Parts: sequence; structure tokens; C-alpha cells
Amino acid sequence: MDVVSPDLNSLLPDEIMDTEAIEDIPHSHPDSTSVQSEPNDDTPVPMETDTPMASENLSLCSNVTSTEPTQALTTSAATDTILSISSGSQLPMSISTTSSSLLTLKPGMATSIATTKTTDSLTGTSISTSGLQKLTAPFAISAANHQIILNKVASSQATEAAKSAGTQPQVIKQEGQKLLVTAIGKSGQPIVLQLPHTGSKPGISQMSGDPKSQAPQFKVVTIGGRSELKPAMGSAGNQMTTLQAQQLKTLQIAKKTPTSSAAPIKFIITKTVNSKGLSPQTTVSPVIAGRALTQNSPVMPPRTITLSESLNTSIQSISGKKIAISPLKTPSKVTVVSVASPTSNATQKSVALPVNVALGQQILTVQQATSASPVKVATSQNTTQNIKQVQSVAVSGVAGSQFKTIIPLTSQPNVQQIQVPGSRFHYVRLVTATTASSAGQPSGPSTSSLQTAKPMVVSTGAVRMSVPIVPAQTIKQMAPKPLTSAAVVTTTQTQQRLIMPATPLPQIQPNFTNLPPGTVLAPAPGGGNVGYAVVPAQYVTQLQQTPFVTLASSSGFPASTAIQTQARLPLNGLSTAEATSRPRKPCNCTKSQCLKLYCDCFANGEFCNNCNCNNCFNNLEHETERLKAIKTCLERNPEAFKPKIGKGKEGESDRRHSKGCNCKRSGCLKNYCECYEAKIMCSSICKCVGCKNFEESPERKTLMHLADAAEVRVQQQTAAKTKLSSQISDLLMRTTPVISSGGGRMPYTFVTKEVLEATCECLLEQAKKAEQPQVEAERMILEEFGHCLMRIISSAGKAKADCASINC
DNA sequence: GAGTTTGAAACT
DNA sequence: CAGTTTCAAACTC
Repeated sequence: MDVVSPDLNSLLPDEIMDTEAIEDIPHSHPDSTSVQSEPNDDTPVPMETDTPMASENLSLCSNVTSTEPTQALTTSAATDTILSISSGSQLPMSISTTSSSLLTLKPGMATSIATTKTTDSLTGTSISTSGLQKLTAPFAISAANHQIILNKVASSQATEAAKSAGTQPQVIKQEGQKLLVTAIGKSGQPIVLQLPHTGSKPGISQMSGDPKSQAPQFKVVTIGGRSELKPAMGSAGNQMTTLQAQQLKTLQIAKKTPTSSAAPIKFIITKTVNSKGLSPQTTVSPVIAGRALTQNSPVMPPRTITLSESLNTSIQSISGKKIAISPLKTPSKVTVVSVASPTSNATQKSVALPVNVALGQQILTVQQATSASPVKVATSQNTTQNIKQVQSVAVSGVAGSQFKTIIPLTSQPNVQQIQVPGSRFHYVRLVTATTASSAGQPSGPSTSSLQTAKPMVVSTGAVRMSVPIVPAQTIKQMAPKPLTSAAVVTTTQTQQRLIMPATPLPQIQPNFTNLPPGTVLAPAPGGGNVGYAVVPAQYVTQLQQTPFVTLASSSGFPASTAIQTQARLPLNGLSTAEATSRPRKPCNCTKSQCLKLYCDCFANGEFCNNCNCNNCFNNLEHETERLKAIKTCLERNPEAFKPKIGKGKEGESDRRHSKGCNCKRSGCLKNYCECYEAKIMCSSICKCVGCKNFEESPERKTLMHLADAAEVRVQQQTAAKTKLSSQISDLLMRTTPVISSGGGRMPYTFVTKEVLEATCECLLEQAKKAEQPQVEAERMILEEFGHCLMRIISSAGKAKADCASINC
């Protein structure tokens, strides 16, 4: 059975449902769970900055009772490394590492976490674990060694998995499984994941029967954790791996509770061993079961992967399939918001959710600081009780820092990440993981009622990752700063995006590829608790700045305005760097209610925030209207929300307007022209009259030169201001201690109370003396004031000189 | 800041 | 699909 209703699936664009990229694993192995990854070559990411590089695929998925295969597919971008970790219900995590190889994972309340790792884009081994293992501190991932090592400390018998998602500890069924080893490998360096007692789990691998599944194989390690999970923070512990000093990737799992992060670290890992996971094609490096595995890669630069887990037991419960979504364009940070319908035992919870806790701390982000091979991420997810497996297609990005984040919003989401080529949006298929849900979901036994989402191979052609912090000119060259775990969470994004409730709107079934970010699609009638959400990549970081998010029942979404966030999304045609380097302009719509494409906010899939619009409906309060408007726009133009600037044909310019402009008077040399605005030249598809926006156009060259000169001036001015500010700050820093010490004080420091009083007395005396007209009195007072100032300054200078002579 | 110009979006 | 209108941004003064 499919969680996703056929109707909704039918709406998926061809890109998403690409059968070449997607392998629908037959359900012949209901008890198996595996993650597959397509070769990177099959799904090249059509990004502008794409460079053919080896990629690393790392995914974390959780399975407790894996019954159906899960496919996760990722495409990778040039130098990015993406790691996604998602948990069954409450601990979806996503890691996106850039060149810095710094990886931070912050799991939240998770029932289970699964890890999928591929050594390279072509081959992999799927290893899934069944049952749960509770691991303690020694949890390390050595990226340099391409290993993730988990030392199991304790395990316990599984208890009610779905029971009180936040409070009850997830009981782990050991089943003799001792150790979980996950390797993070680069291309050519196989990842070794092995768990003992693999053979005990029949039907774990579903790859058989699918010819395509042979090549791309993942090593899957499922890690299950619940709210009480206490991730270990450590690099090279005694029980841990022996990490080579250099070229070492350390995965630190740090738990951050709302109050303290010093709690002992525990990690619960579910393990489902896929006996078939080891592919003969995979050059598997040593597989060591039951103990830490260390693997060295001499070429790898040191990497640090930090896993931190936030512990929020009672926070995230979204009822009514409300989905917090933030629209986003060209996400530099991929955000996945998993939304699940209320479970049978945890329905209709309305919990105020601190964003920094619920989102920020439970967000797992990874940033890789050093330029390294890209990492592909495959994410699969299973709930602890059964059923739903989350597939995600992750993806790729430009050479900038990227963040991939999965935000759990409900206890048991089933999420598919979908990235669509030609779309700047990231999509998430939401599959409600409800075992006993009353929403029409056939809820069978936990072992048999699995629903597996189809893996989707999507090229992210127009999905250009953006690095908000990086200047436009250096975005492609700059390697992101190595981030600490805190730095990952804290972003410089100032704009906020809107969280949008996923109110069921069965009447609206827009094309998913064209949905603007922030759109939440409710399950189709009779389709069960299946929802789709278009999630902007930067959503997480934006939400992290939001103080609180209140997740209410389906009937309402009270804190809508408070949680509105506004992402900086590149406008159509603008480069990512440009768009991210400047905030989006507020709209000024007056008549369109910001629900038509006239409104740039709406056209860009954003909610209006801090705009100057009147009668705005592009907000959370008018969710229904907004969705209808989106539907209308999509009906009118299915490409409405797709980026207008896409890749040109071969031999043509890399970028061109998808429709072409129709300028008549501007000569295509003003910003009226969308081509010119996008800083691209008009192409053959343009219908413009008197176009001067072509390569050899002298007018264009002149304008370009002028624009460049202006830009240089702006940069110089900015630099000057920055320098001046720095100097002032430095001066203040230097003078402050002097003032406190009393020596070398600035002149104004001599204007003490006594001095002021004396000065005032002098001025009053002059006023008394002045019997002349008022004008003369004023003159005398001013003169006296001047004399006072001169004396003060003189005293100051004298004191300073004296101090200098004494000290120096 | 007000008014004008412009071209995309929306409408017929 | 073409012509017209509406709209908001870009531009000018």
C-alpha cells in the first residue's frame, strides 16, 4: 500500500517521478528496510557551479521494524557534503556539509534514527538494523576515516514506541547486536557499516529484483533515539574509534537540552542488518562488527562532525496535519519539515514550541568547511512502530555552504524530500506515520503496514544553493567557515519565514513542481494522512531566530504572525549570491492582495513580511486564500512558480530567461527587462523590440561598465565604512581602559560635574554682568563659554601630556 | 515623495 | 492566441 495517494502522486512532476532515477522497490520483502542511492552520475545536478566531483552519500534513517523498503536518493553538488539524518517521528536530522567538513548534528526527540552511508555515488551497501540499540557516549564518526562508529553501551527491551513520544524512553531491543559502525566515505573510499547478527533479520534488503538497485547501494545504519536520547559528544574516546590525528572526521553528538547540554550522552540505535546490503560491487573496506572501526584516509582533510541533540520531550506535536512551512527560493539550506498527522495516541496536541529548542536544537545541520568532495545524502525514516518510511532525495548544492535540515514537527512523520530540477524549491512529501490513525490509513500490524515512499531522483538544476553570508562575488570561491556546533545553529539570517499550517485542502492539487515554498498540501481525500510540503531550504535557520512557534490544532494556527518568517530568496533571475547578499525588497502591493504574481513576494513563494503592502493576504492568516491563489496561478501557468532563469540550451548561455522578455521601450537595458534585471542577455526566445541587451551591444557594455564602477564604488564605500567603524571601535577599546585608569583621559572626560558647575557659574556671572542688551549678553556668555571650553581642553591636553611623560 | 514609465501578469 | 487592462516595480523629477 502506498501512503501517498495516487492522486497526489500523479500530480508530481515528471522530474520527481522520474522512473530512471526512482526505483520502486518491490514489496516482496516487507520486513526489510534499505536505502538505495542512485549513482550520482545518473542524476547530475544541473547547477551552475556544478563540477564533476566525487560525492559522499550519507544518510541517517531510522527503522525499528522495517517492513518495506525505503529508497533514498541523492544528488550531489560540486563540493558539498550533505548528511541527512531523519528519525522516525521526532528526530529528523539533516546534515549538509560544505567544504569545511564540519558537521553538526542536533537530534531532537527521536524515536529512531537511521543512518545511510554510501561510500561513493555509485556503489554502496545497505545495512539496516532492526531493533534498537542504546548507545552511550562513544559515538564517533570519523569522516576522514569515513567511518561512523557507535559503541553500544546498553540496550533494553523495546517498550511502547509510540507512547508519549517525548517522555518515554525508547526501549531498545538488543538482539545481540553489539555495535553500529557507519562509515563516511568519499568517492572511492567505501563506507563500511556492519552490524553483527545481520542474518537474523530476514528480508532486510529489498534490493534484489531490481537491476538498478545493484549499482547504487547504501550502507544503512538505523539509529533510533527518543526524547531521552542523550547523544554523545566526543571525538576520540577510549572506547571509540582510533581516529587518526589528521584527515579525521569526527562526529560529535552533543545533546542540548533546553536547560543543559552537559547531560550524559546516550544514543539509541536501531539496527536492521541487511544481509544483502553488501554489494559485491562495493569495495568495502574492512568491516568490523561489534566494535569500533577505524579507517584512515590519508588524503582526507580533517573534518569535524558534531552531533548534538536537543531534548524536548513535550514539544512537537502538530495536530491536524499542520505543517510549518516557509517558502524559499534557491535555498542554500535545505529544510525538510516533516509533518505528520496526529497519531492515535498523541493526537491534537497543541504545544507551544520554542523555536530555538524545537527547531534549532533539533535541527541537524552540517557544514563542511574545507573543500571536499560532495556528500550525497539519502534519508530514510521509519517510525518505531512500523510503518512509514521516509524517503528523501537530497541533494546537492553549489560550492557554497549548504545546510540541510529536517525539522520534525510531529511525532511520527514520514517525509520525502524531493528536489525538482528546474525548481528552486525543495519539496517534502509528507507521509503520516500513524499506526492506529483514524484518518483512513490502513493501520495494520506494525510489521506489515509499512508504507514506503518512492525514492526520487531529481536533479536540482535550478535549485541553486545560496550562501546568505557570502558576498556575491565570492560565493563560488569562498569556502564556508568552519562552524562550531553553535555556529551551525546560529545563523546570520535575519529574515523570517512563515510557518504555514497544513490545512487540508483537498480541492487544491497543484503541480508539486510548481508549488511555491511554504505550500502545504493536505492529504487527498481518502488518501490517508499524506501531505506534501514545500519547504524552503533556509527555513530552519530562519526559524531558529524565531522565539517561539506555537503549533496549534488543525483548527487554527494562532501564533501565525509571530512566527512568520521571511527568507531571503533570490529573485527570479538573480544569482543566488545576489539574492542572498541582500534582503528581499518589501512589496508595495495595494490591489493584488499579494496573491498574484504581481507581488514579488508571492511570486517568489514568500510570505509578506515587513512589506508595505495593503490588504495583504499573503500571510498565514489567509492560508486558504493563498493556497487558492497558488492554485489559480498554477492553473494559469504551471510554470508560474518556477524560476524564470534557467539553463539555456547547449551551446547557449548558461542562463536565460525561460520565457523571454517582451520589452519594447526599454531596449532591454533597464530593470524593466527581466533579462537585464537578471543580468543575463536576451536570447532568441525574447520578443523584445529594439533589444540592446546582447553580447556585442555597446550600450550594454557601457552600462555594464558603469554598473561595475558603481559597484566598485559601493564596495569601496562599504569597506571604508567598515574600516572606519573598526577604527572607531578600536579607538574606543583602547581608550576605555585608559579612562578607567585615569591616565590619558580624553578631553571630554574632564567635563566632570565640578567642571560643569564651575562653567555654569561663570556663564551666570557673565549674564549678571551683562547689563547691555540681550544680544550683548548672549555674546558675553558665549565668549565665557568658549573660555571655559578652552580651559577644559587645555587642562585635558596638559594632563594627557603629563601622563605620557610619566608612563612613557 | 509624487508622478511617470514600463512590462509582466491578468483578463477578455 | 491576440489585444487590452491591471498591476507594481522601476524610473524620473
